[in-house]
Amino acid sequence: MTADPVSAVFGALADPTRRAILARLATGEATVNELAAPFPISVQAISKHLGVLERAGLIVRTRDAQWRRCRLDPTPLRTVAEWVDQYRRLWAERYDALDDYLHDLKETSHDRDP
Amino acid sequence: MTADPVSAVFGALADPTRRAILARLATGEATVNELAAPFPISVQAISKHLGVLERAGLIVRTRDAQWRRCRLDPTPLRTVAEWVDQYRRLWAERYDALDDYLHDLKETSHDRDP
DNA sequence: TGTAGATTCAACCCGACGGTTAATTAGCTA
DNA sequence: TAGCTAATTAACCGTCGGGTTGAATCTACA
Repeated sequence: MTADPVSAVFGALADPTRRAILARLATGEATVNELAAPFPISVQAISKHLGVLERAGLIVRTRDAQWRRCRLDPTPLRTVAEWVDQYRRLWAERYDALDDYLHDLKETSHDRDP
Repeated sequence: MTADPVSAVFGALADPTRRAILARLATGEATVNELAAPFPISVQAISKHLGVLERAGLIVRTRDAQWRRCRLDPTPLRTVAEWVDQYRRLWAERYDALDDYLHDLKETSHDRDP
């Protein structure tokens, strides 16, 4: 619960129910009951999931009469994208290595250095 | 344990120690002891973290004499990047809105954009 | 052969997580 | 005011996660 923000976001995304909630909210605001409807679990469980998403900064909840409207805040996802981008070069290299390998198959000479 | 692959990857990334291990492995292969050295926790705990990372597909472990060399496999990070990209439009819109706002503030000024 | 080192396995502790049901708060409306 | 609905809070349960210590396994090497 006292986790750093990055861990909080990754932790919040590590659950299929919460990711489904985010996908739903990507189409627009919704109340708790609306969000809970598609799931076979209680509305209280959904409320807990929303608490996790809110603490991670992924949603904001505003009071509207007796309803709580939930809205997606994609800002932390931008942070996640930036974090993952640190490694983009690596899987790009992996692609390059595959290219090289396929290229080597066609050529005949190659030198290896340690 | 029986979590879907996406949840397994996000869950593996939801820990600062494991992210630090990945950052270290981004610079090249390492043994378990080498990976454990910077951390104030036991090597057994690191071994558990490596198990989580391996189950998530983020690292591969190869046996080399009595050592276990760990190598980063960035493939699942590509999956994460693709997942996050689904939401890129949303924070881009948010950026656009901010841009509009800042633009309105300055109205006329010099622009030096990247 | 025996011993030292690298790593994992096993058992345990404690707190967090995902879920439940029951009770409570908050706000609309008759 | 009472009563209905939306949502959260509280208490509880079983499991998992991160950590520990101690023992087991595997390998190199004197």
